[in-house]
Amino acid sequence: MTVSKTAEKSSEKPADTAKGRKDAAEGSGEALQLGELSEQLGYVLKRAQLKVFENFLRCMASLQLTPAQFSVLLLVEKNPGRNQTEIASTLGILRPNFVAMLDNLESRDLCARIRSTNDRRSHILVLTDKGKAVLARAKKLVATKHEARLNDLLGPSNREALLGMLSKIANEF
Amino acid sequence: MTVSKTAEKSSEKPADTAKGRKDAAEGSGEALQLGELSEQLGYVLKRAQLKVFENFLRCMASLQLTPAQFSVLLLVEKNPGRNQTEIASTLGILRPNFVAMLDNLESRDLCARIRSTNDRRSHILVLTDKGKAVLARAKKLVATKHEARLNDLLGPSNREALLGMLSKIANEF
DNA sequence: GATAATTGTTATGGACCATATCAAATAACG
DNA sequence: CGTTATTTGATATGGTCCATAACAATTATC
Repeated sequence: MTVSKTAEKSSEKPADTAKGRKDAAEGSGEALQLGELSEQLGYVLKRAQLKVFENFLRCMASLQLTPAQFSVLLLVEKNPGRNQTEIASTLGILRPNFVAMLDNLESRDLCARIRSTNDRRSHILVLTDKGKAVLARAKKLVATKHEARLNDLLGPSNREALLGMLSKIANEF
Repeated sequence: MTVSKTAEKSSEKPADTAKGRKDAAEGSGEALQLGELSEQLGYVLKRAQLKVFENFLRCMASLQLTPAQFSVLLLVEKNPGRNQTEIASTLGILRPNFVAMLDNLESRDLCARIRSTNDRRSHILVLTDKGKAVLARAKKLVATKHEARLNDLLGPSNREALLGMLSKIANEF
């Protein structure tokens, strides 16, 4: 919880004048004690998630894809011919919020809305050729620069275990 | 990525008329294929984090504490006599955004700002008696209703492994 | 003692999330 | 058939969180 993304300047703190120290620390230059915080699931989960997203964005800087946009492209590629409601809801995106997101992807010619002939209310979603190409490049970047980092950090078997536990939490918590 | 928190109605979908099936699926009632998405670290991390926060809020409903507020109280208790900048920055909260947060906690008499005599610019943060009492109750709720759920789900050793890997990601990714 | 840096604060804008509402199209049903 | 209810994409809007600029008061630096 409560973790932002700004880089800290971390200039040298002034030395402690050691005047009226009352209980624990007033103006001590020492680092704060995290205490039980570092054992809180939510806290460490959130910090990890922010770091991972941050890294994802760096890896995708050349393609200008956010995690959310990448997940949409992946899902549309795997499920062509579905409409907005279906794609949005399986990603947990509310239909109203999905509109602007698709406007963006469509304006960049990455995907297209096609009026369905079966049900003229709905828009069928498809990747454009450019969208397929961009997604292919994105996958490579993610695999080599992003997910690979997990292997370097945890090792393959731990990586698998982590993903499994996170999925279990996401589905059964 | 891209996971909201709304409950889905999930009323029965109408049966497939099976008309002009072109490539994969137009209007099929089947569930969508997540595909590579379920192997994406960021995706599963985000989903897990949302579920955990959601559960946290339910457990703390009686105390009306968000994860962020809980983390502030924990940190102030562990580090009494620190000022706003120090508490905020170690939590990754930007100073401007920390003001309203403290206004809230202070208005509920959970913590107090005290003008430092050493440096009359800074506000020393302390928990009030009520703040200490509420935090104690919060800790119990979190331990028995929230963190205990992880043990039930993963087992103690897996829980420890998960926390360790997440911390590693948060610190070294 | 003049200048720079720090602290808490306000104002503000952006990104994301959630709800209500609408028109067009379709489904349900008498 | 025709009336009503439901669904789909869309708009408007508000809330929350995150980030930056700027300011007054205070302190540090030189």
